[in-house]
Amino acid sequence: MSSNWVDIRDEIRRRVLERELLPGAKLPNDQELAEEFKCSRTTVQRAMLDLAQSGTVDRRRKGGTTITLHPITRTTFDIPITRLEIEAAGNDYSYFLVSREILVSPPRVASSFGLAEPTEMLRVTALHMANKQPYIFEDRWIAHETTPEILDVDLSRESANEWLIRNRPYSDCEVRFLAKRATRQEAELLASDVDEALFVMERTTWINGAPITMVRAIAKPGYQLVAKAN
Amino acid sequence: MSSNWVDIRDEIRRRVLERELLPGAKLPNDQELAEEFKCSRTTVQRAMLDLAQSGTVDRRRKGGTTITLHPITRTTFDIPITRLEIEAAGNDYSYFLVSREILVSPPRVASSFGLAEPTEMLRVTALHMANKQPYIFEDRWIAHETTPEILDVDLSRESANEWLIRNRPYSDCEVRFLAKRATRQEAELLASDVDEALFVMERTTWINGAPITMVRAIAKPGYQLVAKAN
DNA sequence: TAGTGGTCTAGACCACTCA
DNA sequence: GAGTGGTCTAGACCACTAG
Repeated sequence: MSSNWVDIRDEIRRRVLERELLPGAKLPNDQELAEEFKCSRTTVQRAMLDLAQSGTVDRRRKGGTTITLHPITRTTFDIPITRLEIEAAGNDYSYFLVSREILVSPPRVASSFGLAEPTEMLRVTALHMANKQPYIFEDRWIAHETTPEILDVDLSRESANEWLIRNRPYSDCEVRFLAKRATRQEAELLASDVDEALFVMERTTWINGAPITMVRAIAKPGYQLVAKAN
Repeated sequence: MSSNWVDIRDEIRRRVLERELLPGAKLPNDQELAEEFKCSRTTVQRAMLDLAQSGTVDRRRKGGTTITLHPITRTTFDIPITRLEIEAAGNDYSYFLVSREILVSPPRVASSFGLAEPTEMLRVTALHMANKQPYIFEDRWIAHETTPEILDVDLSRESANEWLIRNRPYSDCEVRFLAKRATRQEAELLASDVDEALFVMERTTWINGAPITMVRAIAKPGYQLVAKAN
């Protein structure tokens, strides 16, 4: 007779779907819902936490709980380590280093870190392959002032990404998705036409405000990132 | 002296960051953590729920709680209604319908819905503009068998997206991000070069298994989707 | 089958914010 | 100032699963 929190969540979702609750509609308060569903307020709270996290309802102290006025599509993507993504698909992973040099970072890199001045950084480019076919081209800038040990790592054997994950945790991360035209180098490495449209995942990470790395993962033509939403 | 759940979460995060806890490390069980943090097990549970949802730890009954073995970047994107996105940036929104016709859906559309057979659908294309500049070109297929009322809507006045959101809730949604080269039509409408790389957000929605709509939101050149992760 | 996390209860106090 | 959601407690039982 009494409900668990999943039942309550699903019932509220059903009411939204059946248009018994329209965007902006106010729900009864937690105490009243607890009586309706014959459960404790804690259980209602648990259901509402889930609905709020998925963007279905807005909750405000004193203001109460309302159905989200402007529905959005909330999507969660897990961006895995490239090697694991390839291996999870049952393919053979290989990797090779394309270049490694110390350069002054161009403005787009410095500004992505929030740095006013261009800084010397370690720039590494590498190719990740699935079954010997190009999969992702990685264009990475590493703030070796923050992580000097990276200068001693043999990046032809291990990808900078995996070394950093094991040795240099981050506190903040920003992700950007975008499209870019293949340069001649990218086209050659990814076996695509010049001017092909390529999907790019860009990540910048910091540790307590200090820049760690900024990486562009440039995917082979046709790559898609897929997720279920809501 | 006793901790709240945010303190506990942050302390576990700190231990991961400081490498006191390495990937794969096993945490004490909830009861022991409750004693360590001088709080009830419920409070530990709340902290662990958050850490598990963010992908920091894995929790399994009997298996206990471990630091995630292979760190991933988990990112949440909110895809808003285009009009609201433009208005939120302080820009003037305008919209116009480019085409509206009933067509048999091509295979890529039918298969995106999981339909074996190509089906007649309403196909609508439209342009969303910010300050009179092209912003997003929308290429949409609507299963009018599921939502026949859409045939009577004046789509030159209101975008199909906003009408659908108000009148046709969905139960399932799949999102795909990809890059594509601009066709001549897209280049003209978005004021870009032919062959420019464009960022595409594709969404397919269903209501209890029945297809509703599949939309490609093709963004103007230079568009980026940005999010904070973890 | 025993250990661990997941959930529920009933009650309390707190923190925010709307009117 | 008062109403509402957020959190905490102490204890109980349940559900899953590793060994």
